[in-house]
Amino acid sequence: MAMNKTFDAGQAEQRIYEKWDKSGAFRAGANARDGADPFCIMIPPPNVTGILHIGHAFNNTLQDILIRWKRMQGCDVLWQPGVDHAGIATQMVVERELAETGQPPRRDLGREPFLQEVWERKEKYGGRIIEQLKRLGASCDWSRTAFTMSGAPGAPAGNEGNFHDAVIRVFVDMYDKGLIYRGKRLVNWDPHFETAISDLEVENIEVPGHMWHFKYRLAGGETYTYVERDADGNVTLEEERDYISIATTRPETMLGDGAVAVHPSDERYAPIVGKLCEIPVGPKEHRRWIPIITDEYPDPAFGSGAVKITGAHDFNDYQVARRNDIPMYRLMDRKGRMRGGDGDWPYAFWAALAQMVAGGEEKMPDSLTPKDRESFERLAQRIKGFTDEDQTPPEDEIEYFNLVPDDLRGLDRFEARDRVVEQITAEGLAVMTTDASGNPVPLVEEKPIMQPFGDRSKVVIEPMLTDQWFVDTAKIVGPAIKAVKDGQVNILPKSGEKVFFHWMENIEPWCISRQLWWGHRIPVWYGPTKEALEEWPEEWPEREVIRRRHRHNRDGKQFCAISEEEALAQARAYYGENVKLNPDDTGFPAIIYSRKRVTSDKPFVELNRDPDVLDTWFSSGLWPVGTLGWPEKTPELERYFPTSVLITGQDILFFWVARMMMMQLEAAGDIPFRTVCLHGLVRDAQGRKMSKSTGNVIDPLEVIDQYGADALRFANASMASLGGVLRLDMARIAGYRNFGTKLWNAARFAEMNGAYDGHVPGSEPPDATRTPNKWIIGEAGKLRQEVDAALAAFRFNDAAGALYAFVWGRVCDWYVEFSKPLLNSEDPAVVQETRATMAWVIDQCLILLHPIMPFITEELWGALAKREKMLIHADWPKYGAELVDAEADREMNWVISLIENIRSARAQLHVPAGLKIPMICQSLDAAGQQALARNRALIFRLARIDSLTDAQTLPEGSVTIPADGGTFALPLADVIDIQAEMARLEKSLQKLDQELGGLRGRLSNPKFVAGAPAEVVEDTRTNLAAREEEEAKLSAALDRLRAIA
RNA sequence: GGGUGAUUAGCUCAGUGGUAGAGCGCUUCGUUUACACCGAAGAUGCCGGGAGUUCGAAUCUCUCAUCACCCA
Repeated sequence: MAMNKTFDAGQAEQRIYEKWDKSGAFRAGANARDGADPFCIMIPPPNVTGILHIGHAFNNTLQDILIRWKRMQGCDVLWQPGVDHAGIATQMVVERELAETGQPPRRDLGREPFLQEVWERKEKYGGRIIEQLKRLGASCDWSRTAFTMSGAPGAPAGNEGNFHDAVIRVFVDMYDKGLIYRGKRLVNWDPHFETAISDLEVENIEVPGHMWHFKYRLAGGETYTYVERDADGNVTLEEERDYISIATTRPETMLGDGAVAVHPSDERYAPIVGKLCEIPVGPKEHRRWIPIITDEYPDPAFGSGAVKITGAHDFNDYQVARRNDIPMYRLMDRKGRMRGGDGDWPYAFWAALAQMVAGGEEKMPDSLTPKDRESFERLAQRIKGFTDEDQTPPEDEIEYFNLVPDDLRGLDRFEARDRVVEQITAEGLAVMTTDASGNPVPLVEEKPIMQPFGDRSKVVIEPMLTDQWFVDTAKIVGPAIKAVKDGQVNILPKSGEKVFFHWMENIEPWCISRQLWWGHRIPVWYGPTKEALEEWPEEWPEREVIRRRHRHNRDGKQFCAISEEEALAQARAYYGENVKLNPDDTGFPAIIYSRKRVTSDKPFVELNRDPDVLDTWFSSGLWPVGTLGWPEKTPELERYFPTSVLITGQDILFFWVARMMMMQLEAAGDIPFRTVCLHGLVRDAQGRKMSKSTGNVIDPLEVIDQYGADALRFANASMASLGGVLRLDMARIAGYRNFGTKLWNAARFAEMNGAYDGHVPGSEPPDATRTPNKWIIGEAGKLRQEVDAALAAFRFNDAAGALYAFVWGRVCDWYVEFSKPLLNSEDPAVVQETRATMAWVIDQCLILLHPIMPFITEELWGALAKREKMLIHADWPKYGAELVDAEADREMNWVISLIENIRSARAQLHVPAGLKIPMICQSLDAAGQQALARNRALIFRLARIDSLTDAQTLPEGSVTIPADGGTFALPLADVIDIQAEMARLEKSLQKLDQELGGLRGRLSNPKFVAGAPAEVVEDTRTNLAAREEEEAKLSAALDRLRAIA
């Protein structure tokens, strides 16, 4: 058989992959030995709408390496593939497609039909990323491909799995245990998609911004002496002020300020702490006053040192507001516009009530209509109920305060910002400075600010106080922390544990609701409480309905159940028989309030299901257990859970890994996996994040087209040292493609030399008598140990490194060369032995390399010999150091070093590379004699020597070649420049001198001899002796040359 | 502001206390019956700065600097 000079990856990969797949090689348990241990990896599910990017390629390469390795070892292997439903991303894609194809938008289409569209798209394109993983060579059990939305209502045929059951069941279970609740907290709000999103979906980007400085005047025209001092306490500024200066990057949020905070140690403001100041925006007659408080949060050195506190629109302020019981006023609507005026009371109405909350007197605005005055009285009574007790009214009470001035209502938040700045400046309440020509201008600093952007929507994320569902994570972190502390779950690299603990111990409630349609709909139905039902009149003014809507959390009754029937049953138990589901339950608008309806016969209560869906991460949190069929007790669950290893990016340690641990321990009562292997983000060669806008995205499929999947995989393995940033360089990938070719050609050489004629594949190495054969067999023994040790420790780079060094550095560079004279031997036994060894060694290369480079190795495996099994199921060897023949090892190293010394001398002295030269042996010990005799042919060949004679005295101008146990010389006086040889020797001696200095220095230090381990001292002595011997030889040689020069 | 990590050859990175390595790149030479996606030889390092522990530090400790990421 004639082999090509290179492996044609493009031609072979698909063919080989199909052969594996069709033969069932990837199936769970394929190639498992009797009584084998299970080994299971759950794929970190990629986004169903996604395409393969370089990070997936990296992550899945590592998984596939482990899986193939374990499968060859005969373990009962399951690599469970699947995708997640990616709520926001998928919904976005489908909405965009609706728009592009001229169909009605989502809300016009309606929930059910829209979801049908999503499912259709999933059926059409959802398999794309799976197909791409196949190009990489991923050996998942595709027959088990899972989906986080399988089994959901409306799922088409082929999506019957029960993942949906698992998700809903866990929700209900956790709800019943009080671990899930509905509440009002600050969340990341995406005004484009009109939903809460997770921190992971927020990108903080530094953008040019402005810092405005405004004057908040003290109430009642009070003044104080403002004093600034330098570091030594000298007064640098002293003036009488009637205001406190506040810096802000978001002036539009001033309308929702609840307080001004200063640091308790800040003496500048000490005189005014506890006093009230005025928010400098809004109609003059209805300006609000807010208190000046102290808190640790403000940084006295930053800006003016005073911070406005807008609890409903800033995460820091939220914490301050909660600590200090400061009211939080939401200013915006779902679209990020200033709250509108649709039927709402005017600003004056709310401002007066807010003033009461802040501790002011009740003061009804004159402008109110008689009907509004009535409402005002009623609300004022409620507020007074709290303020009389010195309390801030609860969030539910003030949620509906609309503190947006009438002229700003409905404006986009950025437009509102401009107007607010204009209005304040016009009123002279901006802090002023002077421009270049000395004219007074408002102080506006231009500075970069970190701004949160939605990673999909690209709009500025608004922190917003909204009603959402939360997991009370603090209550379920315990077992997860314990599992890691006890070593039940091992996180690699170790530094990941620190991060894990830090996060788990400071965990915040997890917002799990999303205002989307695509996802697991929250299994909660609402009705009014019985008390609210009694209060609920048949006719309410629309404004009151709006207001009551916001009291939903207090006045609503929740029925959480795994099905509608269950929910109805619960509701009937609560209300009596007259309960129905609302037939027009479209889930829009988001907050619903169930109403008692009066019909001609009898009244009944209608239940509305919560329109929101669960965060995709909530379902992903159940991935390992859910994909194995839980909550049913399936055989797979029995066999493979807890799973063995999770390989994933360190960036989702919190979002996914920690949550899987919490949720699985909570729901299934066990850890989801035993080892977590975290890796860094893949960057480009310069270390930049890959992004479309930078244009530095490396498409793994293009890489595969260009260099083959094996090269990409080997590059991935080589980069995979634990921790750190991963920079992917195309030059490196090309290098590993070359490595594959190198292997290919070594195999080709073996084949051409008949190594595989009549080859009987087997794991036992042939009985070898020739030193090079013995030596390479021993080297293979060491390699197998190194590779196994590296993979067992998840040190993929070490495994790749060891394989590279062996295949290229040992087999190709030396063994193939050593074998040439043996293969040409006149002794048929030598030829036979060498062929067998060669075939065995190449086979070992293929086997040990297969997990990293599956395609080229499988191709060679099949091409070289007839085998019982494909390489993917070949037996992983168990041999090790027992294959090493110490004598052969020593001898070959002597030979290699002699050849290298001769080559080096030749090259430095510019002896023509093709010229064959004679060599003289001046002295040589017995071991050397033996080594020389046995390897004479290959030394001659590789060092280009044509004769060897013994001689005590050397011809003038000979080149000295020191060797262990002897000295050789090359009589090259005619060929070389004596001066050049002297220079070479001097250089070598200089290097030696440095080494000798170090060695002697250490040995002459009595503390070293006394303190260092005996072994180290002994090694140092041996080394010194060898170096000294070499030095003597070189010096003698140099002396001889000096004599004739 | 808090946390974590990094800083080693021109580049990308290994290196868990014994005197520093790989790949790529670079220079010179070379078609010797596997391979030019090759071979041979070679150059290149105060292991970020400073201090300490130790017989001995790239490695452990402290400190400073710079960078990156996460959290706020």
